[in-house]
Amino acid sequence: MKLSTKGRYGLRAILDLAVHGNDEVVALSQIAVRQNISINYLEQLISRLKKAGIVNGIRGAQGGYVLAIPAEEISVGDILRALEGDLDPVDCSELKGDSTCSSSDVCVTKYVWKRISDSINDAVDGIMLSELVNESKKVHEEISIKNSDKASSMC
Amino acid sequence: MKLSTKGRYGLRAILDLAVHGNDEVVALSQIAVRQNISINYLEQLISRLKKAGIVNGIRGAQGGYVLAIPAEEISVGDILRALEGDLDPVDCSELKGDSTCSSSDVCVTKYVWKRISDSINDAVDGIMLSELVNESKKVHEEISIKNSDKASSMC
DNA sequence: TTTAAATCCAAGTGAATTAATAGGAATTAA
DNA sequence: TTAATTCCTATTAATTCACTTGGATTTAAA
Repeated sequence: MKLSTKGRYGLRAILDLAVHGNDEVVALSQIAVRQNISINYLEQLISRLKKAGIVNGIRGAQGGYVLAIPAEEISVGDILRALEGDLDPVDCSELKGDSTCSSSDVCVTKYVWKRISDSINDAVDGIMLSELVNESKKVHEEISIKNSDKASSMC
Repeated sequence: MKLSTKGRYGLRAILDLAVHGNDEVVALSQIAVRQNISINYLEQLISRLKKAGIVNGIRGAQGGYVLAIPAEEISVGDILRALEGDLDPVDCSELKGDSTCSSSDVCVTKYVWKRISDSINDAVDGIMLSELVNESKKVHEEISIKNSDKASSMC
């Protein structure tokens, strides 16, 4: 019941992209260095985000990636589902409305899986990328204030 | 982001035990047949539930297992955590209150993991085994009514 | 026009984890 | 004494994960 590195690294990567890309393209190599993730592996992660329409790739020299839509309109749920596939705790066709499961009528545990699935998806859909960007900027401001305090106390 | 067979089979197994054990011990062999799970594998699952104090084992011939506490006092969360380990989406010391993580101050994604973790644990802690037992009995009643209808229409 | 920087893509690989299987020791009711 | 059962540990087959490798393609800039 753990997210893989796809989800963990991928969320860090797109947050990095959103924080550092102010209408400018960001090359994967920069994200790779800042986030300490292999550039080759990052390619695979960003490729999923691209297929999901979350980022756009710009090819060629000086190329890179940009958000395809504003950070206010991208939920963490969109990002994690693009990276990980569905966030359901089990593969159960009932959860997706298929109702082709042969033991559907005697299956009681499906109610449990449904409750877990809904709670996860509601949680991640309620957090927008822009919130994380704001939080991240706040955190970095605090650190630079702390550092300037330290510097001034040294004078 | 999937539960393993430990959680899925294990929940079915203890639900079977709760439904069929009315103050009587239930042998693993019976659960294994009804739930179509290898008895050897079931042993490993039930052993985790035993260590967590959820079931008691009674050794020897005519032995088996019983719930260690009433089904009303056992949450699905207790069961799944006993079987799977913690239900957190990532291994993050902050989530467990350790606060020894070196990148804690610049880590923004931890808020996401915390929200997911809380929502999962709240969901499973809000379902008691007794509810599943009731649901299961209801389902089986409905099936037997359906069958008696069928039988009477054949007369 | 060449070159270097970048995305894009598919296949391969080693390590780790999962899902069992196997075999036997210990216990106990009949 | 026997058969049924829990209890415990080790092994194994299959799968998944987390990358790595090796290119092909595109494009800005020299």
